[in-house]
Amino acid sequence: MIEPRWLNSDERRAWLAILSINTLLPSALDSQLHTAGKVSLFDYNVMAMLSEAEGHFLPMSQLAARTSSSLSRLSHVVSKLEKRGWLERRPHPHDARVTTAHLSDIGMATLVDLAPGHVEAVRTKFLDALSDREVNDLARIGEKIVARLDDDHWILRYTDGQP
Amino acid sequence: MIEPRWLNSDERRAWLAILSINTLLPSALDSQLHTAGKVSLFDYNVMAMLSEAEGHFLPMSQLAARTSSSLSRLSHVVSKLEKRGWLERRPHPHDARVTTAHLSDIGMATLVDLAPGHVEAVRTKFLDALSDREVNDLARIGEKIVARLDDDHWILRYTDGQP
DNA sequence: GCGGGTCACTTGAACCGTCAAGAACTTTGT
DNA sequence: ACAAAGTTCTTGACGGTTCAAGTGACCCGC
Repeated sequence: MIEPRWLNSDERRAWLAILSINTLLPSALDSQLHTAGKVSLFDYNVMAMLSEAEGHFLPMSQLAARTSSSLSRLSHVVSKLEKRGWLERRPHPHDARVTTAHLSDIGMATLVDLAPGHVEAVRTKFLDALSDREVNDLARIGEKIVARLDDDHWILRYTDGQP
Repeated sequence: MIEPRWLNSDERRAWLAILSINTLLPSALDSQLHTAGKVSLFDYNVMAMLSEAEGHFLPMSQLAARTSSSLSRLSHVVSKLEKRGWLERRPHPHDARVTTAHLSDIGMATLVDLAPGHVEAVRTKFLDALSDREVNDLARIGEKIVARLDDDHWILRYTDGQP
């Protein structure tokens, strides 16, 4: 009894590559961030997204969208980062249902401290493998896949503009 | 104080897309597999890799390589799948250090049962977003990234051949 | 043949993510 | 003006992943 070969050669290659990247890349970047400061890739991303927002704050649900995470996961992580003094929760003035997460000055300083090493790792583990042309192809193809997974993902609204 | 924009536009797009795919894709496929049978994407992959091996078995370390996982992670999962009767551990006849994982008939039957739905999900969530040309580009680019992350990854030894 | 080094794997604890449930508030329909 | 439904977020329990340490087994030089 044999497993039917349901994907053709290119499809299989693409799928297996994505699968490997998926486990190898986060683990490589996580370990860089974890030795540099005690942060995970996700922690870093949460803070990075806040640092790029006007006023360094965002409602939880928007932050969840920008980190592609569930509200539940985000809530746990925000609690953790809040305990370290890097973030602060505040109620929204006009809608009492929403909580906004604010990046503190200490949080910002930590991020600025971590950023160069992290970007360096993103380059050496990922971008340096590719030519400019390939980076562009990957961006285009990647965004098509994201669109398929989440029709109105925030990334897709900024393909030409300024976050 | 502003976060320096250390990545150019295409680099940033590619990076954010990979990051999103990374969290969105596994979760979409996990949930399909979890409702179809009670398996995770990783569980499925472990069994799929065994099903494609000669004799439906592999040493733990080879299986770890083919699923891009740590030995520790694999060991825990194999224990779980063993309890369900889908896998079996056996000692290697010539080297007492190595343990081989064998896919049982029941495990194979489960896999065959799950396969069509899973492949369908891989197509609808991922491959259907792309043209043949793009699938080929992605396979090529993806393998370059994998090579950067793990020099002698098993995938890279089979780009034209038969597993 | 035996001691040090390496290899293949396992285990338990700590940590992280997911899920289901629920609390607090706002909006909608009548 | 009120109830029903929807939104936003939090929580605790559960299961999965990682990390550090440990257990045998093989290999190499002497």
